[in-house]
Amino acid sequence: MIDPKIIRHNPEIIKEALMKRGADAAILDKIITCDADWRRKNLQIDTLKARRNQLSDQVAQLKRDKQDAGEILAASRAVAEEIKGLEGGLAELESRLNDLAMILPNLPHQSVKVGKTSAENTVIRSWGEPRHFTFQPLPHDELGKQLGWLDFDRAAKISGSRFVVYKGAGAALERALINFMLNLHTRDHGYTEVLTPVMVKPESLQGTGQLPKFEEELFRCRDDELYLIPTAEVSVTNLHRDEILSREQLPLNYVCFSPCFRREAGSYGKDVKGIIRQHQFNKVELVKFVEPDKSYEALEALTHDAEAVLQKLGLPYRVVELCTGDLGFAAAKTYDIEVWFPSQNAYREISSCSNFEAFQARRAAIRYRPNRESKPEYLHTLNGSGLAVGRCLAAILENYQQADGTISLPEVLPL
RNA sequence: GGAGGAGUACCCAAGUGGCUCAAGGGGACGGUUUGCUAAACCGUUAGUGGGAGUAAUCCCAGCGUGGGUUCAAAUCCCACCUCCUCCGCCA
Repeated sequence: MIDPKIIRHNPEIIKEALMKRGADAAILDKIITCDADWRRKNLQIDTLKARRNQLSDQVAQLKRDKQDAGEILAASRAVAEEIKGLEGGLAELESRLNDLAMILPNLPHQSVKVGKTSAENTVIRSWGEPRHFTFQPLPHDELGKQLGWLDFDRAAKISGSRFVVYKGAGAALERALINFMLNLHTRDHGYTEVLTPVMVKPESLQGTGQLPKFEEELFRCRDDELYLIPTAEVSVTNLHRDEILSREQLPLNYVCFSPCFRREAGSYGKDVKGIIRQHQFNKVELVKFVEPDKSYEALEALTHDAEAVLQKLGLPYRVVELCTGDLGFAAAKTYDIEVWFPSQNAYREISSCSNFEAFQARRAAIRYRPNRESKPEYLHTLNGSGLAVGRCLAAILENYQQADGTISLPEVLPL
């Protein structure tokens, strides 16, 4: 959510920022008039309530003195009636205001390059040299099938398309990767490991920004008000929903392994082969809660922590800074990490590291107290994959394949 | 799933319709005393959200959450949530 005070007092700043990311700025005008209406009505009601409270006190005083309160009682009753008549309208304005505010995307950070699509993203740096093959490298799904590590047919029988069964060394490799990433981030990078629920309440999804706008991307339980998480970002960020943290507690750095569930609505025909785009996949997620003036520093650190996984695994990658048009709904700035896929002769996303500034913190009411005496303020949240495990396994298969179809695994991975 | 019980501030807790715009403790913080610590004593400690105002300040909301009754609700009514105890079921 965007700071309502800025919307109220400096709407032109927001309008300009929203235009940059190609968002619908017309909502802003609606919000501004709605907010003005709300304030007018709220003041009116508050004044009446103050009057009613006064009259009630007088009634109490008279009754204590055993005097007749009939006249004041009647006046008070009239005021109460009036309040009741106005309150419905106020509630309606309030919910309309909230609905509008919740679908406004975050504002891009000033440093983010203005652009329309991913074509205008900027490559920040590259690491590693794509290997030169003396044979035609196979795609990971071919390799996986040949090795008996990945079984797409049986997964389809059990669950349908976009699911996979890992088997034998394939399953062990997935497990080893999860373990490797968790160990790296906890031992070398100082993150605290958490293991959170994968089913969450709608409030949690609203806190991180998936709801109300992206419901069609989520799997929902039929009989309960619960959703499967599309990323551990949801459960981990919501760890501190409705909390006021002390400054000494910050920064908080969490690493969380979880399966992730995405309906992939609207992505028909994209990445239909292999394990690049699944309805269920494993991910190790990094989440940071930091003081506002340290969040951009933290974004760099977070990105480097994610990159370290690929470096240790010896997988070539590049870091891309997203332009305004390619930014996610909640993000102020994002770096994508893209790993090399020889069979596609292309870099593909394996991590997305974002600073949400106070956008999620405001929606989820996550605050901290800068000093003992000071009022609570919204902190900044960040997260990034560290990394998507399935895509990482796929990259390993492709980059480490041998001419005979076997894989020579990087030595950091004990199976 | 069934039967009971509970939810008040950092913690414990009083409070069954109006001098409660929530007692009293503990803790924490500040002070007095002190060579230092402790003790004792004095003081502060309802946070938070919202609104009006240049401001001092004032007003509204708030006792698990949401509704309702009433001139007036922590207190009465309804629904829900969470936790605890017991029973059943279960990895």
